[in-house]
Amino acid sequence: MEKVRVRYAPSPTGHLHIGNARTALFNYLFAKHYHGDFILRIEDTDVARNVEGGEESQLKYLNWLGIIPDESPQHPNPKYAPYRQMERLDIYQKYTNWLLEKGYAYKCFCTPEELEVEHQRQESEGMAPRYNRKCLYLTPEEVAEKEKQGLPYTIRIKVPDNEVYEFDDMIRGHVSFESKDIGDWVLVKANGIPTYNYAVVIDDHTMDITHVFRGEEHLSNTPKQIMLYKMFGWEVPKFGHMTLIVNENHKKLSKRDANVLQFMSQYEELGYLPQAMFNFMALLGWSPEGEQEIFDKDSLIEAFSETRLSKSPSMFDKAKLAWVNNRYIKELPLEEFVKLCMPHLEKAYDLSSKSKEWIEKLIATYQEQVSYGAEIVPLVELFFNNKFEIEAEADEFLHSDPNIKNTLEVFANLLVNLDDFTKDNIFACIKETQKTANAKGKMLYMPIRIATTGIMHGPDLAVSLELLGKDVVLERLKNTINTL
RNA sequence: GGCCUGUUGGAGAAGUGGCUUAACUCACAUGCCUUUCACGCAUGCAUUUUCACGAGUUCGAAUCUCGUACAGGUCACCA
Repeated sequence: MEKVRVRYAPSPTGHLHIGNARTALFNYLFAKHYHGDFILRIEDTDVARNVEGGEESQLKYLNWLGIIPDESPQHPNPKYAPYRQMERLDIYQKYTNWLLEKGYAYKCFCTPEELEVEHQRQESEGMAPRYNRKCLYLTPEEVAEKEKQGLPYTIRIKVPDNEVYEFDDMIRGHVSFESKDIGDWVLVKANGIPTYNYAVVIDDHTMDITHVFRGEEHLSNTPKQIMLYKMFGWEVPKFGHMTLIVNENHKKLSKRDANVLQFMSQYEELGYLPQAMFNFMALLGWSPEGEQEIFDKDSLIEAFSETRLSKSPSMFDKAKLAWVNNRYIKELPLEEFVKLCMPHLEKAYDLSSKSKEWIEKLIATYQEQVSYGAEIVPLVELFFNNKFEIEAEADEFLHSDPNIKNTLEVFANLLVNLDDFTKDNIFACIKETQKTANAKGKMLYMPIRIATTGIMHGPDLAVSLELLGKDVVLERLKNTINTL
């Protein structure tokens, strides 16, 4: 097999979107599985929608995910450069001239307004909206005259009659379209810039792209592209159209959908791990052969097979993502986990009086249960909340047994004399209280927890008290005892 | 409306004619563990052969064929 070359070709219109990221991911996995190259090309032909920094952002988050292009605008292979379509305009021009000369394409002087009227008319008559070929029948003299007047024009392809475009999709199998269902579409816009469907063919061919994995929404673009390959006499790459990612309502994930976070940047900000995102996205529309679901990048590359790509849409399941991310978080060295959480804690609380050790102990307490970095913030609230309040149900519990007051007094007295306020020593005091006050189990732990934290459930008691600190613990104990 | 595609549980899915009594995972429920919470572990989870529905092919179908329904995609001087 010739060397596999695939590409991910985003338009620099914003941050890396989850759908695009997944497209990039599968192209990457495919390339690496077959020891091929993964190319990043920038499709910036929609000048109006390009945003400043869009390309950098795409690159940044691709990099974050660990999807590193072998070739890109930043790392060009001279044989194929440049990698931005707006820098390839002269290349397209050459082919456009050829198409025009051969009569495969023609100039169209219809204005957008005229087109719109025609479109409406066809639609109201129940016809498929399609260019009416008005300008195809212009005489060379008429064309020359209009050009002399400086009228703007687009260049349209003359779609062949009675052709059938068929291909074997790597995912969907045999697919075919008839040329009669396709209108003469625009190759070059009035501003002289090629359309996506045109530029992509020239680029994929001149860059020796062998395989194209893209979203299902491109399925109906494929015959348009194939007709161009045929006109030029070029070999058609292999196509694979992947399922859409849909939301809970089974609708294509739209960038405006507020229910699902759409961009890699948002996941990074919330403290999701790139390895987990990589793993999770690989499971969206693809399934491994065995029963394993947690894969690092290398084993995913190893396990990947395009034959196991699914045909039916996959739903973006936030709960599963959370689970996958939690799996990775648990494996993290504490140091890394601290790094993940710190920005969120710093933003939410005043950490200036806390030592590094204290913060690390605090964070370590929650590593098992947190599913993404920012989630730690509400969990640790009780260690930052200076207002101490006992919730109603807890207060009720405190008054449920006369021995509770005694238990708390015993415990408080033991703590007063405790110099080294660490969890082990605190635990020893709890044990001592158990004997002295004759309280055990729930009747021992629960009163202490409530009296010191105000709540009935929380992490390990000794650890909680250590984190709270001796002064706070004693003060709260005293105050609570006084209410009993 | 035309064209294209899909349809296995709440979700992702495995399964492509008999070894599947429809794997596995998430979610959910219950139990165990734990002072509690969380973690972990265990069990249950497509109720009337069941794989959208109907018909057909076959000794035999979730798996093949046709039709119906539903869902989605696409028909731009966006990509």
